[in-house]
Amino acid sequence: MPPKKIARIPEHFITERLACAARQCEERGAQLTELRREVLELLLRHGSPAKAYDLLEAMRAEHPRVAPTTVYRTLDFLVEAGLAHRIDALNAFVACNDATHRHHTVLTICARCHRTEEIRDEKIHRSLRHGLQATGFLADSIEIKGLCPACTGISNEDAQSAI
Amino acid sequence: MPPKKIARIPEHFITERLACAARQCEERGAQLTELRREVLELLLRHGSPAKAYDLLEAMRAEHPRVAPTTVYRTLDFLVEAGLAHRIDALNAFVACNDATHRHHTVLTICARCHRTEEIRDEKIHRSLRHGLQATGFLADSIEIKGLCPACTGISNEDAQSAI
DNA sequence: AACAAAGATGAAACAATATAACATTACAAC
DNA sequence: GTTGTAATGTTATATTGTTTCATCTTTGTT
Repeated sequence: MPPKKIARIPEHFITERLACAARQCEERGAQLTELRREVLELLLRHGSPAKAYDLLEAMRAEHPRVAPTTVYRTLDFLVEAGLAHRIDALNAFVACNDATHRHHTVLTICARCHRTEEIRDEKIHRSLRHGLQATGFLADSIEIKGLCPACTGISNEDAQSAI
Repeated sequence: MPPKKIARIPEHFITERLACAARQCEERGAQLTELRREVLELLLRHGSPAKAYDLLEAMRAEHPRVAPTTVYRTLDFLVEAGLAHRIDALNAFVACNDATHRHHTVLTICARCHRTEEIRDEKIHRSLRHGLQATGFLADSIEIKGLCPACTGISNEDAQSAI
């Protein structure tokens, strides 16, 4: 089993990200409604990739009658607005914590512990862009599956929890 | 709608890939059973990413009582054996047509037409490896979503068919 | 203010994708 | 020929995601 990571998320970080999201939406003429703000907050507090149906459950604490559609619609909005990412490798979603707007998103996803990181190193982005240039392919988002640094050593003992 | 691509797949290519797959399995002590060979053949003939349930239907032409489990298990085997790739972005599978064994797989997936290509250019692989080195992340497979060369021009007219 | 249009949400049904659990068969090793 | 292992069969069920249509809200316009 992946080690349970209880990464304590500081409150000020949440409020700051929410405020930033509000600004971003305003600028783009998008409506960060109460519903959308709540889902984004859940994602931020979750801190790691969250499943749509887990979010649904969480939503129901406040809004007992929420349906899957609502959650998926809201997540679509957040992804569209650049406030969250969908992770195909996990069928899950994470809040985006990169306020700057980049060309494309690059995520690393650990097959063992599911830890997911957004790569922001400009050098890596450049080398990706550069490498792809010859192919004529216009990249939008990139998912890199493998083993995170913490899991590289221990992956053989129990390989059963791979993606 | 994505343009219907009727890429004619030469027969000799299929048989050659199947023979090669048999060799690869033998070398690795894996059993390319009749069932597995058939699924691989379906994948090869399909030529583009195939859904598990489409393969299931196709299987049923010959074996009317095949269940989803069977197909998924067989696909797992093929992926494990390096004979096929799972494409998370599409929930689909493609036959691998790269006999050489690489460190990792790099796929580009067009969000509009779903055309999927395996990048084999060693320069790109190197630059990916190199870029990631600093992060300590050990990459296994990479999915790059975006627009293929053929779709870059026309993506705005009908953006509805994006992934 | 009255209205229309667009955007957002509610609600129910359902479709698509994937796995669990357990039984059975095939085949090699002893 | 018994035993062990890998492969397959079978049924049921879990998970993930979409369609469709109704209703409500906001915004801009006359």
